[in-house]
Amino acid sequence: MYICSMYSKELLKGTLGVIILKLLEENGKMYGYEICQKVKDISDGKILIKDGSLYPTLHKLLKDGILTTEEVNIGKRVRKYYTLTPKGKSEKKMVVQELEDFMETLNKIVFTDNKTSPAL
Amino acid sequence: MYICSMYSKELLKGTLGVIILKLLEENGKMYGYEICQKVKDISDGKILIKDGSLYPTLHKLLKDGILTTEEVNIGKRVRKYYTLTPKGKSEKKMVVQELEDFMETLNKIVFTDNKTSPAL
DNA sequence: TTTGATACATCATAATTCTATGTATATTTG
DNA sequence: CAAATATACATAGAATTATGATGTATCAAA
Repeated sequence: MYICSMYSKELLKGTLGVIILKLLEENGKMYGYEICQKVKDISDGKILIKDGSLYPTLHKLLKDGILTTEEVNIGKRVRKYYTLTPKGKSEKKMVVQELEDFMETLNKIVFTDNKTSPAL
Repeated sequence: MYICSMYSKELLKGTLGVIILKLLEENGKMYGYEICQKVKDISDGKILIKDGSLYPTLHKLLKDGILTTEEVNIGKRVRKYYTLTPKGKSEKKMVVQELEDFMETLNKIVFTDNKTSPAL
């Protein structure tokens, strides 16, 4: 897992957690590697979450009571499935709403002509 | 200049530079304080750039040859106007395009139901 | 005259992601 | 069968970037 995201890594900041929560709510339970692949698929390879970013984030969400884990043995390997806790579900709603608001505002600033409008 | 942005500060990461470049291209020249006020106005007070964030960013863009300055005396005060260099203009196009792409992708991931689509 | 707005600056801190590195199993391909 | 690639997790240190705190100074209004 060594390839680089197409986007400046800084743009992803603050959105990684939202992405994880959204996918987990949608799919019920997922394991780390699966999340990376899913994001890669949906984004057509444009967003590539590094494992060095993903696992620390998952551990933090776990510590904060947003997620729970369940270990499943696959052959000799242990696979860790993550699920949203009830707290995680409301947290998901919050951060998705926040992101939506923010993107709307950003749209107004960056993708709109603000020169002509005399404000009000 | 002490109030806090409505949004998690992490969401702003990577976008502050884009915002500055967009506003400067649109308005020709602006000074720091003016940029803060403009962003506040356009965003209805939702994005409040702190001076501790703005000035270091402006200095960095200056150092990188993205901006030039022009000092104007207003009474006894010196006001620093910033303008895009030619390099800055192409940089602006690049980062705005990058942000647009990223937001489109993020939309696909976070605001779309990805459960049903069997992904071709 | 004193409060708040205007206007700039910088340092230390916090937050977050990335790079690099490590371990180990499973599968595919030459 | 051997080697390469994919699967799957983990963590420490580095880099980036916005913020908080602090400082200086002018100007207008109450």
